[in-house]
Amino acid sequence: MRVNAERGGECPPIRRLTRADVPLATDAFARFLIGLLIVRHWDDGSVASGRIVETEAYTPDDPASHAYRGQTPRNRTMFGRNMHAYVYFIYGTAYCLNISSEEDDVGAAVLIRALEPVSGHAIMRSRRGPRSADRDLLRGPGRLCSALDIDRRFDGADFESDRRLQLADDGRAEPEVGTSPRIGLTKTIDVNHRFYARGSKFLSGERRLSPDR
DNA sequence: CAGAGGATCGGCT
DNA sequence: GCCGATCCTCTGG
Repeated sequence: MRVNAERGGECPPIRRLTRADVPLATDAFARFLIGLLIVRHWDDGSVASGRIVETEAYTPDDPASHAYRGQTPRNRTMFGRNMHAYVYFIYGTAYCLNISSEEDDVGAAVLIRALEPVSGHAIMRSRRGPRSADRDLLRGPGRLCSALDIDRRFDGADFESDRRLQLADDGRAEPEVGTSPRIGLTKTIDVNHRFYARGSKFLSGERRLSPDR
């Protein structure tokens, strides 16, 4: 498979991850995801992808989690099996992509906060605006959903088998991972549930949250 | 049924 | 740095 064929450069093979490859536990999964690829396939055959550089864990006991007060129609995929997309709409303007974690019936997920563009730059720029910098294409949970054309249609998608979306490993060395409090919350800001690739130029949030950026 | 608030973004000062 | 946009979801009466 040639994910970045459009750039004409080196094209290392990538491998789609399955449930057997990933940790069930939310914090461990959030850390594990740093350095892996999110790959978006469109029906017309075009592809875009990005390397995960920033995540946040929403654990079962977390008052800031959508799942904290129990299951509702919106958050039901958080309570399903792990490795399913949980996508919600926020502030009337943005979608956010999560990957569910933990066992069936346990409400938890990891928010994908930022990706480093790897392939499909032209597609993403056409969605984000022709003048948008590479650095900003996938920086922030709302922007990455906008660039990758992800909305509520993806809620419940199984990362193991969905044609449109996959989680993959391209064999790249695991980056150094830093931690910090999470972004944009009014509760539970005292726990380091945010994980990021140290030194990455593609992170969201204030600089003080990623001092090694 | 009304009201409040939200895991954000972009524009402006 | 601050603020408004914009709308979905949940809660309470």
